[in-house]
Amino acid sequence: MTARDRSPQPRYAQLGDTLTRRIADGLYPVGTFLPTEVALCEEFAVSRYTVREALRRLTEAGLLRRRQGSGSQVMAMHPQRSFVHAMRSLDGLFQYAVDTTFRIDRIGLAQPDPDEAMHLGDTAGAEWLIVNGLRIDPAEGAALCVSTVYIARIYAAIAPELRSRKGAIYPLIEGRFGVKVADVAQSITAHPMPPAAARALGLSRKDWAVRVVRRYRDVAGALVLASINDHPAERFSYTMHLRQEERGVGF
Amino acid sequence: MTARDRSPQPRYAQLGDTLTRRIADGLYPVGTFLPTEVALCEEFAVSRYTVREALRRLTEAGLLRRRQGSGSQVMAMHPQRSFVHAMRSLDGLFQYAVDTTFRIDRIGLAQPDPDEAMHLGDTAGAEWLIVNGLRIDPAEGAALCVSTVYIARIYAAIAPELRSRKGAIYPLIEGRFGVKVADVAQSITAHPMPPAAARALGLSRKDWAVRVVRRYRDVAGALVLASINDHPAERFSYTMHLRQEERGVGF
DNA sequence: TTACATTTGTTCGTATGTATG
DNA sequence: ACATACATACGAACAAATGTA
Repeated sequence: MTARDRSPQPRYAQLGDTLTRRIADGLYPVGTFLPTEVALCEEFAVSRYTVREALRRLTEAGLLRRRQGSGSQVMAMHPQRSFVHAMRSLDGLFQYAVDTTFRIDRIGLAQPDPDEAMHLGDTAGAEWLIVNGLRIDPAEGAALCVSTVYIARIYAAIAPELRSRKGAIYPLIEGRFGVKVADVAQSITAHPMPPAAARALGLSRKDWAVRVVRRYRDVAGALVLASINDHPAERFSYTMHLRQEERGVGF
Repeated sequence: MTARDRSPQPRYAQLGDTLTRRIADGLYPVGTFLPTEVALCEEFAVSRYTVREALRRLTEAGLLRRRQGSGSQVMAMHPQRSFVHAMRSLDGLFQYAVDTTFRIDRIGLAQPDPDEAMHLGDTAGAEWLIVNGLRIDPAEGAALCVSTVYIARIYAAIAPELRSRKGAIYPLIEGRFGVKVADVAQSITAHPMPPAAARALGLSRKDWAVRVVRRYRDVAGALVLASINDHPAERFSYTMHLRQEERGVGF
């Protein structure tokens, strides 16, 4: 742009707007290919740099998939608004774990019973390092929840390091074995407090529990660790924050 | 790149690697500024295009903040691992809302009582459009939860469109008034089922409720809508999926 | 306040590499 | 093998924001 126009927007932004509108208007339907870079250069009388910068925006917005030798394929009519629950680390998941300790009651290799096995997925027949205990708030000395953790057999050597471990368990495994947790599924349900948990927490059997189950998987999708946590319902609170991703064709 | 080198990596990727390593090694500490683009061009004997492409990667990885006229400031030593709970839209939040309808029992402008006002934050003294009703699964005809929705006064004109509205309410407001929800906070707690809710859901007062409170804010941070949803505990289930963001300096 | 040097942002032109069909 | 289309890379110039004299 040689300063000939007084528009506040860069040319690639204007061009990006135009192409976004065309896609939204159905001029370039989903699945079809945009004109080639050179063709767009000619149509809009801009350089290839400008065209590429515009197309880059659309690509980042998820509207296009560009492949060398093939072309720019339209993937969506509108930049899908995507809300994300961002956390600096997984510590945000357990909003308690950072400052709490895990007091182990039972630990050992075992096969989970069928009821628990449900949570562990396909490899359920195998043995797991099963750790049972209480998550404690060291400041108050109060028990926060009853936890059962299932650690995949290959990481069972981590057992000695778990005693009175502060914070979450998965970073320990990551550090020791070099795996990376790439994916976590968390589900929250509510149940009457199981008798054993009620005893451990000093509650009556009439109380309810909020159960949080988490499954940690590595890049390959293998289950590294799973945990079942029963919280006294009256003390349970889980807050999450979602903000709209600053993507979109934000010209 | 004039095909002189047989390396599989583009030059900007190699340069990006180098700079990333330097930042990680503390050569460019957090808060300081990287050498200027021209300086990097000279040091690495590459064009400004290559330097800018490399710096773009680092910027996207969150390592740099670049400002015109100022420079490239180091923001972090490492591309922070960031787990995100991604959802194509906010529909993922209420995992039910898409196919359910909202049956309104009471609707009208009012001041929330102090107990409710707590959820609405600073502007609590004002009047809100308060909508009370049941979220219904049309397939089964069953009531899923008791909902109270607080809509900011300026959007109260939306009231007539809410009757037997299918799906979530916030898109309606967005479409009608042109606001965009940019931020949602959700909190999950558990309580004994409030008597009114128990009646509406046909449950006994001994049952528990899982309460989901959501606050929707626009870009300016103003509260657009808040909702309090009481679910029968035994039917409540909330699953979320977090995957590690595929950012980082992914060369 | 103005003026100015610095630094990143935008844009062009050109050439060659490389994956696709 | 070959044309096509995107990817990488260089050089040059001016615009616009920033910080400072």
